[in-house]
Amino acid sequence: MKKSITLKELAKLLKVSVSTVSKALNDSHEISESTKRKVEEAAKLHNYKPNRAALNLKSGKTNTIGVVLPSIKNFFLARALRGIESVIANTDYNIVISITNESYEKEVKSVEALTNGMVDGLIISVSEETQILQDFSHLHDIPDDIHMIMFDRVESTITCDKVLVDDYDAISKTVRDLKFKGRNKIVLASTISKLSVGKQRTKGYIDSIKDKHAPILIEGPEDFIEVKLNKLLRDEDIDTIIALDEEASLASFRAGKKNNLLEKGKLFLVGYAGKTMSEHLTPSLTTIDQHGKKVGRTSAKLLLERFKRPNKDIEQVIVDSTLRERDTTTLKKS
Amino acid sequence: MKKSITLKELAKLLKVSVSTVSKALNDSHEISESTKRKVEEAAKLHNYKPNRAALNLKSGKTNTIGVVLPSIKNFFLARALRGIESVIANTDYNIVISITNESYEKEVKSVEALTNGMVDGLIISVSEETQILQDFSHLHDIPDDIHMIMFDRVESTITCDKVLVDDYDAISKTVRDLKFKGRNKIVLASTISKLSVGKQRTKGYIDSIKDKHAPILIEGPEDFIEVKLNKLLRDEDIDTIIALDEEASLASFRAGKKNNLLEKGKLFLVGYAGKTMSEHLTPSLTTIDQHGKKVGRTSAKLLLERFKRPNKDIEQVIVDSTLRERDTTTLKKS
DNA sequence: CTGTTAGCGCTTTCAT
DNA sequence: ATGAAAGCGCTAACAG
Repeated sequence: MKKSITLKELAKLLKVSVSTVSKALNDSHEISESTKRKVEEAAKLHNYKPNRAALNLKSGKTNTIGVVLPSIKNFFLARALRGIESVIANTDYNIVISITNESYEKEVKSVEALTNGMVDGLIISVSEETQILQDFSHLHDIPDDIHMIMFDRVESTITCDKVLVDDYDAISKTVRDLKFKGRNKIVLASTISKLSVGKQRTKGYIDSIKDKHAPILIEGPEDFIEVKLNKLLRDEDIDTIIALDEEASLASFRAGKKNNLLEKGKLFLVGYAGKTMSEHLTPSLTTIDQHGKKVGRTSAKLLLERFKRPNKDIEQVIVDSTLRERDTTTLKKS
Repeated sequence: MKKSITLKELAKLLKVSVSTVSKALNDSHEISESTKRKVEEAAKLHNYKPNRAALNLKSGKTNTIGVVLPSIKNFFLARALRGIESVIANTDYNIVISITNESYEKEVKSVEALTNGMVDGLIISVSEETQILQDFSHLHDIPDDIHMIMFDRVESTITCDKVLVDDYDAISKTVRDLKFKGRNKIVLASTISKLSVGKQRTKGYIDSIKDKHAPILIEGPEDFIEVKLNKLLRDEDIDTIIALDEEASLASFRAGKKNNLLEKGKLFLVGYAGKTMSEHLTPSLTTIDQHGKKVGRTSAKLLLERFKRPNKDIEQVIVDSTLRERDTTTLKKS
């Protein structure tokens, strides 16, 4: 940990003016090669680092992009983050991340901290609490020279570029597929019924199941789902569960296992869950892959384009999901 | 997205001086209640937000803490992050996170971006590549008014507060315990042999196994471990695997399952892995819990203390691990 | 109680 | 080729 030095101090040491030093370090053509070298040497020697705050103040830019995520445990959001990073890495922007842990208050704090001059742009997926409270004033208040991209959990009253997942379609398609495979009684399990995405998925289920039987919704926290499902699997002839998030998927999985239904292929289970987890369950879990990385990449690209053309038309991109068939939707051969 | 306004503009609107506005907004005693109200109203109305860059430049502080993590997938690091957040949440500091994805280059970039006036302090766990290259100059170059805490993957040549996990002891204890349980041939699997923590754990294994048999080390990427282990389990009478990280744990798990050794309790497996994953494997995985959250909390506390007393003695805290016994170290009853 | 002014560290005209 | 000076937005002496 060396001592830092300012441009001014450097100038004094070299007995030249600050402007000379500044220009030399910025490789200006109006500085002689010899002084340039001298300045650069001294800068390195004294560990000169330009002061960010001064730079930002002067330029009105920060070259930093803020990413606000509700959670880090969430495999989809983690993938999306990777996607964002992968495209920003090729630019000279830096990324700072802020995790809200699904809290409205933390989200407000994060957004304010970031948008008060820490970042030039924001990529955000809002917290669960924010979607429940339906209070988006902190997002409306963002200075309009800070560009914002919303992804996955978006809000229609906010005008900005958005990246969505085909939640409604993914589930409708899944239900249709399951019906085609002869599944007769399909229940839905969800811990995210308060989220926009959860609602869309549930709607997809309801709309496409209703010609077969009345929708059976199990919504609540992970433990509740497990208990409820345990009972339901014992008492009724459920043959399929669709789980809308990882917690619901695991709760469903445990319930299915406990009742010895999954191994035999008597019970089908389609869930949302990370790849590693899905593949290591026994039997392995069939999932709906939301292509988190692509969602992240798309979001980052939209932001970069917006930087270049601040007045271009607002865009809304939808990324399709893919069904990954594994053992929980496979009939036992033996 | 409203238009932002500066203090100066606000002053002009209200026909008062900038200092009056500034003082009013900072609730100075030398401003009358009436003007205070007027100013606050106007500020709210015009969506005034103080410019962070100006504030930082003026005060020389940022009220922001940077957290640099090598990975976000890593359950231990994710827990540590939660720990950090939980203590910082009660302060008026903000957190910005930067993920290096185990890359030296990204780490250098992140550290520079953060320490050039974006943060007042840094909590860092270095990347794998950095530990391989053994190049820590970017950390030595940090201005000495920015305090740094290293955790888990630390570097001895850097003088700063550190939080470590009892890697050596945790494994020695585990080996001793396994020997006591009558385990005769214990192999070690690791994808992190390049990391300081991996080396410590391996050392713990070697030192405590050598009176029983020659150490058997399987080190390399996840796939390599799986292949190697598959062969080893077939050809030799291995009865126990200790896996030093989640990838090695899962590779070991797959190999054990493939050879039908885990269910019968013929093969014991102790690994490092997240709780959710461990509990959902069949059989469930016995793990060494590093108390990531506590590590994070401790790191954050050390940093806050260091802010208060910049010259206090350097501290090094070690957080003990705990063995979580599950089914992969349980003999089959039936 | 309110206003004037200097200055945080840097870049950038505009002189010289 | 180099330097002087203004100014980014804000705070805090210091004056009035």
